[in-house]
Amino acid sequence: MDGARMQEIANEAGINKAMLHYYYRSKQLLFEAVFKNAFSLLAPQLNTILNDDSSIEDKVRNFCSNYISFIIKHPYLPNFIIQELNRNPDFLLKMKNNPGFPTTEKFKKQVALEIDKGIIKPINGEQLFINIMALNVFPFVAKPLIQTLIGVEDEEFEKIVEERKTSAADFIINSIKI
Amino acid sequence: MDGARMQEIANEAGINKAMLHYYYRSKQLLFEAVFKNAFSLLAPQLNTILNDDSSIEDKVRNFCSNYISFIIKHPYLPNFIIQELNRNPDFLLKMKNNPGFPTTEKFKKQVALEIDKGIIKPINGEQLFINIMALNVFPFVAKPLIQTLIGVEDEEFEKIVEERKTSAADFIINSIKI
DNA sequence: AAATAGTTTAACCAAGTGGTTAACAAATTT
DNA sequence: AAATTTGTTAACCACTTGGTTAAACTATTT
Repeated sequence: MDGARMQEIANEAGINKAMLHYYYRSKQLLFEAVFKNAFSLLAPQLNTILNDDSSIEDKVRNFCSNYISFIIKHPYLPNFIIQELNRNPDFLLKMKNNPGFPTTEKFKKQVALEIDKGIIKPINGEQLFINIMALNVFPFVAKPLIQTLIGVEDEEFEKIVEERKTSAADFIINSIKI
Repeated sequence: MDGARMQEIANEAGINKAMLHYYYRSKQLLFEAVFKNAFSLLAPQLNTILNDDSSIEDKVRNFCSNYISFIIKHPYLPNFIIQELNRNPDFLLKMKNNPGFPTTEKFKKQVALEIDKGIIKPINGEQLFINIMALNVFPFVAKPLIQTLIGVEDEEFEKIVEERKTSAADFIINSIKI
């Protein structure tokens, strides 16, 4: 939002700047349309780990693989959402009531149940969810930092990220599986 | 950089806007001073996990505890660095030659050594480093997203983050300890 | 085909933007 | 104490910003 210029957006879209205002009225409304669109792509991904019916282990393995594939296709997405939410933390509240908005209730119950059954080790469901998100999202959000610290160019970084489809899943399962 | 206004910065600092330019010449140079200052706070933290002499397990436990304390004291820091590095990924390259700039060489060797000795399970050192960073940094970077998804206000979120000083460490150690 | 509604554009505008200047005030050096 | 450097400010400037307007053009309805 802050760095974007209406003129640049119009140029990129191959239209006149006035057209942007004709269809979206203001930069704020255009931004909200873009944000909602971006989040509507992300939400189903989160729901696969939160509201799917398979076991925690299966969900973790699936999510790590699918989510990383998903972000490779939309590399701008996590940064955009995280950056704009930090600029305006209340923005998501408006969307919280929409159907399909991800919640952690079911996931937390499932974690408690699998702990009870002795399938996984005791762990707080919220903490586990944060861990899963962190391990999958962070590499993309912090790409420039990580690349500089471990000293790899784009090609090598892509290999590392690709490897995480299984390595991040293994890391999580290793930690919680009995 | 994009959202900041020289006038606002001057107001916040209680000085005239012209003073900012007198001391820093341009917004770009002011920004670079701020960024370097921010990174100079972060670098020593990273070096505790990368270049300390204790065992991996001790380093992980120490880092999770210390780093989270550190970020609680500087909550703006991870977002600022990550956001600005995404805006200009090459910015860190200028600082890479500075003494004390964190590198992963020693850490990777240590991981290989402890695997050899049978202290920890086989894992790629780079992946482990990314995991450690992710589990510690991500909750702060994605705070508004996480808070909305798990539905907690600031106070409860602080508790969860505080709990991560040990829970994130346990999660990592559980995964790699033999 | 006339009228109406929707689309597209160049030109324009007021409000900010980073940055400069010239004058003045306070330290510091000589 | 005179001179010089350093610190400080209000006023100013060129340029960019999001946004508007009025006119032209195109498609649809009547």
